[in-house]
Amino acid sequence: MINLANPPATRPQGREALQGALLGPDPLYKQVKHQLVRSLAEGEWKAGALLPSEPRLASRFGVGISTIRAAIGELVAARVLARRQGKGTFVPLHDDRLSIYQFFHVVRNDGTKQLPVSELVSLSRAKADDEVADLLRLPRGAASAQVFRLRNVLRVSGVPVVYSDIVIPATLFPGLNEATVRKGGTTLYAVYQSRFGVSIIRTIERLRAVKSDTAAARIFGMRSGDPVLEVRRIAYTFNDVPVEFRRSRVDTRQFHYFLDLGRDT
Amino acid sequence: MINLANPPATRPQGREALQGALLGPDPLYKQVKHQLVRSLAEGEWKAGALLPSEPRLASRFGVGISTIRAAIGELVAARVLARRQGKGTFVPLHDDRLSIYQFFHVVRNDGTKQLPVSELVSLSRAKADDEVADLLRLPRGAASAQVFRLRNVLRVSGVPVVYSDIVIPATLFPGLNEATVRKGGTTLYAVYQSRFGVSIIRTIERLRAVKSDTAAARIFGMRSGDPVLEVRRIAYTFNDVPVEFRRSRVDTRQFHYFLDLGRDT
DNA sequence: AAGTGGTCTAGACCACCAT
DNA sequence: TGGTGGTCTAGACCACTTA
Repeated sequence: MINLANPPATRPQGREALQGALLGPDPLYKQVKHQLVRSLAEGEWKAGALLPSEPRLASRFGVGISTIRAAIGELVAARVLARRQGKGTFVPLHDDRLSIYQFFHVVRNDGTKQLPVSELVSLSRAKADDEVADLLRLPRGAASAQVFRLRNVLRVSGVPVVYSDIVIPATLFPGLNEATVRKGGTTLYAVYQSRFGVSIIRTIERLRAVKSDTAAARIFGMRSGDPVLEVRRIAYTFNDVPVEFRRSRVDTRQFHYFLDLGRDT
Repeated sequence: MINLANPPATRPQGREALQGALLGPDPLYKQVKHQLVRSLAEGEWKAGALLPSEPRLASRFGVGISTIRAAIGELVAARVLARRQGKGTFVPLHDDRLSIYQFFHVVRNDGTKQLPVSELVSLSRAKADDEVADLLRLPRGAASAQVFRLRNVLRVSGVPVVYSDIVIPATLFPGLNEATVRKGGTTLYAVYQSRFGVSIIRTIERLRAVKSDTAAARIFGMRSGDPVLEVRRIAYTFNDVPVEFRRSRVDTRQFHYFLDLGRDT
């Protein structure tokens, strides 16, 4: 039998070079997916932008529309892209409620979700210490290991709930200052995205119960030594490039950290 | 134009009744997915069992193979099913490493993952209090609110790391005793599955930092009042039916709770 | 060699959105 | 009305597993 529907040697001409199209073992849709991520990382489609339609992308890559759909489908599942019927496929913004709750898991003890209000406490420039330099994949002690350091308090209904110490590479956020942070967006990640084109799409977190230090105790209005939840987070943009390290302390007396593992069904 | 490939009025005869096939707005593959979950919940395919092949399921439901693949694909994404090329589609077992780590997120501070050893401390029968009865959707104070209560210590390399208080409905686990728990499987969820046909596929967790009580302090070898991580979990089987509530305390001095949000890309 | 899931295609209609 | 993504199908070949 001959496959008339898919003659491997008779593919359209105008296709972009696909990594390992003839050599590697990766399926076509994975290669397409990788190319899409590369274009996103290079800023071909900025945050909020509309991608070309699926038929257009199909002819651009010289593949069938189902192949494009498989690639986009995985990116949508990973929240790297968003589809809206009748509109098109977008690079999602970090400004809407859904995106915010993707990385904000602190809810009231009764289960109520409420958006926090962020207050910048301080912003300074420094050189990353070795530990943080390693986490952010910056050269140890070099001049290019320059970072911004931010301190942050999140309040819900005026009550301070999260106190964070944030480190980001200076090279990725040129000209960052207090005004940029305060007026740049509803959340810090919205600022990264709208002002500097850096989209956070993945985080890794490590949680511990620790004794509060004096600074945290003062902010939260508790005794020094009382238990607080410590969250160490590394945040990544496309291609698993780390762009932020933060250490947060959460007052879990009236709030808690909420996790839903294995939604859908 | 006429759709020759998909004539809506000319579908095969032998199809199972699909919920709302002619009335509801749900797409076909969602209906198929729901039917598959229903069959799983009813025990048509037990844990570890092989499902019929995709062409067989397609003809059984009277749909195209791609529709079956869409339905199974979502269930695989939710870890309700597992596919293996050349073998078939399975109901996954809770015995392999991958499945265990799906619900066990405690890792050593250096990042090393190691399987814990479970020790049953006590098992008793009781009536659920109102709060737990509500969580497990049991009638408050009724005779059918009978539950088993288990206490558990998890050790890694002999070091006690997690101390849990577990409540499960007695009706779902008839004849449960200490020997069943000790010999039933590598983890408690493996026991639920292999001995009682109850597959845990989803959990909801709430995390807090709290002061250790005397019991936890004794087990962990710390001072009473030292911070420990408290995890309250509700575990669900198919169709979001809750089957377990547990409150765990984690000693996060040498270990921490690890989260990877938004894998893939 | 036979059977399974994995990939890929072409093409139809439907549902939604803007104009 | 025209364009978009959403659904659904039929059918081909590929890759893997088991015997």
